[in-house]
Order: sequence, then C-alpha cells, then structure tokens
Amino acid sequence: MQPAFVFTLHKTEGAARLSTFQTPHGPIQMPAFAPVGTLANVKTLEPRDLQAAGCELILANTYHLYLRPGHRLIEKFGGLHQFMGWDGPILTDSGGFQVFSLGHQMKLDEDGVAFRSHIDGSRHRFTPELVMEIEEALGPDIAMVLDECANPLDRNYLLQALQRTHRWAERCKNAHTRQDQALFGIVQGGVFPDLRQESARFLSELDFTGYAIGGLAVGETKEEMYRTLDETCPFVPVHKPRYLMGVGAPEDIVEAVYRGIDMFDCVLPTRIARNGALLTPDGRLNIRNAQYAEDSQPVQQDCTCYTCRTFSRAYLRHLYKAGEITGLRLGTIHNVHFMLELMRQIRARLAAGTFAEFRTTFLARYQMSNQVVRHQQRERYLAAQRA
RNA sequence: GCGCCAUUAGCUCAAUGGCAGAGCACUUGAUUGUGGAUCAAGAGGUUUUGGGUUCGAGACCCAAAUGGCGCC
Repeated sequence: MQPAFVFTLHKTEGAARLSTFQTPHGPIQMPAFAPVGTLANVKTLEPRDLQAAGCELILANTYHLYLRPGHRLIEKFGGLHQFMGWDGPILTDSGGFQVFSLGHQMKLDEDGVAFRSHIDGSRHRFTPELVMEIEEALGPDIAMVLDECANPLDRNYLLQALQRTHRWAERCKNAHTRQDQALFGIVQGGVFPDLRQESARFLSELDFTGYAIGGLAVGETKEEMYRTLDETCPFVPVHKPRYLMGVGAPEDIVEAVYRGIDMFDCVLPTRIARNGALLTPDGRLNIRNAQYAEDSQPVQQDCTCYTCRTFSRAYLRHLYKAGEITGLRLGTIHNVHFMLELMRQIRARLAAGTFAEFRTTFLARYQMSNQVVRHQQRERYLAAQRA
C-alpha cells in the first residue's frame, strides 16, 4: 500500500532545499507558504481565489474551531475539506499558541492547560490526548502537536517548559491514530542553541512525519531568529519537511529558506492587506497614502494577480478610504498572490542553482526600496503638493 | 416686526475672567502558529465680524452677520 505522505528532496543549494511533500489532498511544492485561514476561511477569500493564486496549503486552527463551531460539528460535515469547500492540503495548528495568546486565566500543569474562552469566558481544558482527538475530527492532512510557546528569551522558564513540551509531544504521538493524517513535532527552546538542539534531538527520536520550529518571531530580534535557525536546522532530520511556524515577512522567508526551512505560514500578508499595506518587490506600499489618490498604475507593475490586472492604485485607495469590503478583498488577493509568486521564484532559483544570488538581489531591492525609493517617491509627492 | 437661543479645528462638541482641548475625519508609521481589531506619532485655531470693559476676554457689555425656535 502506498504511504499517504512522501517527502522528496530534489535538490539543495547550501542549506536551502527544493522538495515536494505528497499528501492525501495533493502535492505541496516546497519551499511553500500557507496563507492562514484560522476559522476555516482565509479572510475575504474563497477557495477559488486561493486556487487562482496557486495556493497548495492553507492553515486552520484547532483552538478557534474547537470553540466555534466545534470539532464534532465539522466532523459531521465530513471534516474541514468538505466543510469549507477546499480540497487541497490543510494543516491545523494545535491551539497551543492561541491558548497562551488569547485564552484568559490560563493554568498550566503537567497534564495539560486549563483556560477560558476569549469568546464567552467558558472554561475548557486542553490535554495532548484531547487535542489529537480534535485534530483527528477536523481531519486536516497535517496536524500539529500541542506545545507551549514561551518567551524565547527567558532561559530559566524555557528549561522547564521544554521538558513538559517534550512529554506532551510524546503523548500526542501515542494518542494519534489516523494514518491519512501526518503529525508534526514542534522544536522549542527560544533563542538558546543548546536548548534547541536538545529539543531537536529528543523529537527526532519520536520519528514525526515533519518537524516545526516554533517559538520564533514572537519578540526576539530578526538577527536572533536567523541565528537560531542557523543553530537549529542542522539538528532536525534531513529527510522530513521543516516548518517555521508563524513566519513571515518576505525578507524573513528568503532568509529562512537560505537556512534550510521548507514551509511557512503567516497571518502577516493577509492581515496587513486589510490595513492597506500591499507587498511589492520594492517593499511595502501603503495604498491609503495620499500620494496614490490619482495614481493610475496597478499596485505592482508586472503582477499577474486579478487586482493588478484590473484596478488602479487610485481605485484601491478609494475603496480602502471608503471602508469598502471589496478593497480588503482585492488587497488580500494581491498579497497572497505576491507571497505564492515569491515561493515560485524561490523554487525556480533553487532548481537553477541560483538561489543565493536571488537572495541577495531580492533583499537589496525589497529593503532598499523601503528606505530609499519610497523616500524619493514621498519627496516627489510633497514637492508636487507644494507646487 | 418682536423675543429667546446658538456661533470655538474639516464635522460634533468641551473649556470658574488666567497655557484653547477631546472624539471622529485627515497625514504618517507599526502589525509574523489572524486582530475588518488595535496601538503609536503628526498636522490642523485671527474662538463669526466690529467695537468696548479688564492687568488679562472664547467667556462680560454694545452692535452687526448667519442659523434655529417661539409669538403676532
């Protein structure tokens, strides 16, 4: 019988990897980016929009869906894929992160975590076993273990939290039964190389289908995050997918691929789209800025997304200023397309063996533009205003 | 025609005769295992006009303008 999950490493360039991860709902070309659809919905988008952007993986959330509408209800509808009308691969986060960031009156002990709902204050308790039950009911292709995402700089606390997270990982592994669902472990340890390596070693022995690096992009500097990846990736299994949770910004993704990461999820592109920040190769563009009021160009000149093929910056700005929901949707369509196009370029460059060069030129253009080009644009705009 | 009330930032409104402010709107930032939220910073004033009282007036007095209400 054919195994449900096959990870194929096609090529490497330095630490960077070009690969494919086969799932029951299709292959995921890696490095991959997963837009976040916490509530079984990528905000403002529909499955056909995601398909149009070339999306091969989306993320949903155990904590949120357990609270509302409930995992048993989703199970009755045949699982997440059928419930939300998306037949591509889905990953669910375990809810660990959300309990710590959203839940009220959280109480941790060896057995699990008690918390109150951020929606209605009702009392709940997550254990590794319950979270596995919920994720199996939700039915994503990839489930995540319950972990604790602690302050990455608090070494004393991390020491204790790490042991518990490891015991929870083991319990998740033992409780997980679905063969058509992959279970990923989550390496923790903050910014400390010895803790990360200990975590990677411990989890490697449990033989998960894939490995996530958690607890980053939560308060440490970018330099600390990159250094932590340098010191962690060599210690996770080579022939398994590597997933950097919660990252990220375009520059972070390029840097993380360079250090050996295969997959990402992040709310950033969709969230900032709803606030008018649109991604371009020349850096972020805030479509609400006054300088775009009469700008007839598309958001991004060479972009093939529906938004850029169809509408001017002036029209988008108008929609945002007027609070029209279509603006949020068109902005989200563009940002998701931008991220997935970035991943396609990364894969093409890895295939061609020119990723290192791409990293340099992409970052130079993306970051320089933030400081220089946009400053010049702004100066020109202000000069025009004075005239 | 007479009487009463009102007039302060783009809008809605504060401000014992003693430094002219807030909310919204506007201009910029921020946003990393979702937050259409929120946060941070900034700009914005001949207090309707003209006189007067006072050491000092957005406030008190006189007149005008504009708006609202009431009564012949």
